[in-house]
Amino acid sequence: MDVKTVCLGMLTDGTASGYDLNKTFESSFGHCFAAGYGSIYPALASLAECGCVSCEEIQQDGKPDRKVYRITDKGREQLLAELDNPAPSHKVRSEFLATMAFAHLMTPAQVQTVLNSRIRDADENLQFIDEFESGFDHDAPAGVRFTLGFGRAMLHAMKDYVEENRHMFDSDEIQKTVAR
Amino acid sequence: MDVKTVCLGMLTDGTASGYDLNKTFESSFGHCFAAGYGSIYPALASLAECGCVSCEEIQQDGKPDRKVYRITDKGREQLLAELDNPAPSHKVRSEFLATMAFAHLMTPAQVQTVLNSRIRDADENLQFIDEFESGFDHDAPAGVRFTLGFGRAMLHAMKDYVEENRHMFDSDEIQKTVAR
DNA sequence: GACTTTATATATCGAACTGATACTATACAT
DNA sequence: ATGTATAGTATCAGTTCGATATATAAAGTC
Repeated sequence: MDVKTVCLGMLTDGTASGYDLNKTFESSFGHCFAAGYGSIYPALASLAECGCVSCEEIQQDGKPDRKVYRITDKGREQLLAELDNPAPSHKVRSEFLATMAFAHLMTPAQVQTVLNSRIRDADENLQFIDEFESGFDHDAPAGVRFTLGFGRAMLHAMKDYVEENRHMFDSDEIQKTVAR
Repeated sequence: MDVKTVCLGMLTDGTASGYDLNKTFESSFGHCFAAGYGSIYPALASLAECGCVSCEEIQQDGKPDRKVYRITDKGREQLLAELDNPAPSHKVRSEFLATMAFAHLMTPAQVQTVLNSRIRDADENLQFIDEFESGFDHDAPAGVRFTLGFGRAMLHAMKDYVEENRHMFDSDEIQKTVAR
């Protein structure tokens, strides 16, 4: 499951340009599977080359041409094959946690700043999910609702954990730990 | 904060070879910041080139030579500068969630298999954290305890969410949703 | 005794991905 | 006037991922 596969999946919902797919990556998939133009355009080119999508160029006045992609039968087949993976991965890459692992090399003030920014980031993402969800005009498929709820649950757990454990880095707590 | 920086941080705890660092990445950092030989060896080479670490080759009989790396003053300085980032990122890349977003293209059996594997994976990771934590002979720094607790909290939240929401994909629920 | 796995240790390589940048053109604010 | 947002394409250097190669010894298994 790479960017190509996710693009294929998005195209089952109708035709789209690279620009359109980028917006979908930012909104629906931003919290769980990010991708930018640097991945999307090469993915579409590669999918077109192997016959998984077809491409129609639409001229526009003033703006650059739109390249509208459509999934083919071969593309559908390949998508279903890749969705058949019984154990898809779930990976975290956290500069935040890597930083916290070295908290003893930082000042207490630096650590608290990092913790504050993490809570702020979680709040922003929660708000983003709420706004995105309330913007549905029609019912979203169960899968999408599931992923949004998942994101919300993880962000709440993150906030709770940080708030309940940040005292570990209070200056007086550090004194106690060193004294032990 | 990239693999280079994390390697520098690990080297504040004493000298180590690439092989040693790989083990640390697998154990302490596996759940939040993964890296393999393909990142570690180039990182060490690059750190040696810019004078952030020094390298001593130790001959061994039978086994290949050990290249033992030590952090330099310049390396310490650079590490502190990189730890100063007030808003380090926390990113998720989830083939699992990307798959679930397309659950409507899969059979109910396939979806349940994927959910089962996610719960199994969470359980394995929880067990791993427990074993790793109980293996501490001396007290780990607060930062490391924080990251392990964080991982545990997120894994519990993940399990709970999946267990409480998997009914969304029961065949009878799908009937209801379609009928609405 | 033969075979396989695990541990020790190095390193590379292609494919994929990230984040930034470049180019063009409207439109709407400040 | 100048900045920012929207619409649209695309590339590129640097990083990272995952697999693979090479070599030896110890330990477990059939």
